[in-house]
Amino acid sequence: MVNVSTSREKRTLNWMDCLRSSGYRLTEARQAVIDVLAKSDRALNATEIFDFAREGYPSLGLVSVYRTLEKLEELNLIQKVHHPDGCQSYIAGFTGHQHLMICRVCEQAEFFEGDDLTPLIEHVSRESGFTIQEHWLQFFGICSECNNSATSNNLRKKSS
Amino acid sequence: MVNVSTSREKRTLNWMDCLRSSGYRLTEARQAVIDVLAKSDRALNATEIFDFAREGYPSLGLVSVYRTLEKLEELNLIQKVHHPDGCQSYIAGFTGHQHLMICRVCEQAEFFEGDDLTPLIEHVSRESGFTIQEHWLQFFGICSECNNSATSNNLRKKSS
DNA sequence: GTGATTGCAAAGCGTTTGCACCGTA
DNA sequence: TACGGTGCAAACGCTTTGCAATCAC
Repeated sequence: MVNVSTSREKRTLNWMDCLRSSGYRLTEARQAVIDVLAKSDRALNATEIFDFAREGYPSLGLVSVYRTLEKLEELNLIQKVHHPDGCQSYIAGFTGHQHLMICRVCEQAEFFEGDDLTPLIEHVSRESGFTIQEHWLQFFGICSECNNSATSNNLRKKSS
Repeated sequence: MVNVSTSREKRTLNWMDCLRSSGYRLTEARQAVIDVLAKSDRALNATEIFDFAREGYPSLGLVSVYRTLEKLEELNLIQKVHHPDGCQSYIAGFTGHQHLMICRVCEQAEFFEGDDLTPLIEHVSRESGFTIQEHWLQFFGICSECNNSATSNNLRKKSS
């Protein structure tokens, strides 16, 4: 089990390095976006990132958020999160193949290893003749913190 | 392994009954949409359904497609399919919890049972303290037909 | 200096809503 | 006949594109 908070502090700098070494320039707009995403343990959508980032860099444009997200995703630094209602958000990602578990109360996300999926994939592949190239697995539920909060009568449900 | 082509012929009539018994009226617009979806073994998006359905019922409006989809989904007759690029489509669904396997060449979809997922869910749940309420699993790959076509030099790749 | 990057405005796309008319029950 | 359903047009939200100004290198 890997928690997204791991080395969150260094992430901002790592991402900057990664952008620079890929030939991209380090601008204030990009820094503002990176700051927000690198520090969040929730998946955020473009507008949320825009709003948070503007607090520190008010002249930021929404377009720059989208363009920065594009590059971060291309460099595999962030990962798209799909929600059942279709809207998309973004979260800091790790290397390798990871699956997401999303809390419906606080929207915090945790990664988990899904290696146990291999037998299922092999089984299904053999039975169907399908060549399975990629899989997509997400869990939705309530994280331990929100479970505790609920039982200790201290609901933190977001009003979104 | 359950193939979507199973009893596809009867499906149109079943869906009509289901709509009627739920208090909805049977209109030409709804029939046109249902005909298309019930006969397709691909997941179709709203525009595709609109285009196909208009062939048989030219006065159909796109809005009616959306409104019919809403009702069919509410009655669990169809199921939303999420694509990696974020766009949504719809496919005839079965009762119970089923997972999708989508061919990237012909876009045909097959359902598979994902019961083997339970141990993984329990394992992850125990380790993380997460209460997992719902999961979402989709496979992407190449179906047996398209595999064969490719090897027999008879590619049927769609030009979408 | 120069070319990548920016923010604005506007266009684009898929979806939803308001509304008067229509057709099913 | 009544009211659920329709299609049109327009609004909507999110995302992308065109463009001149700007800024990192």
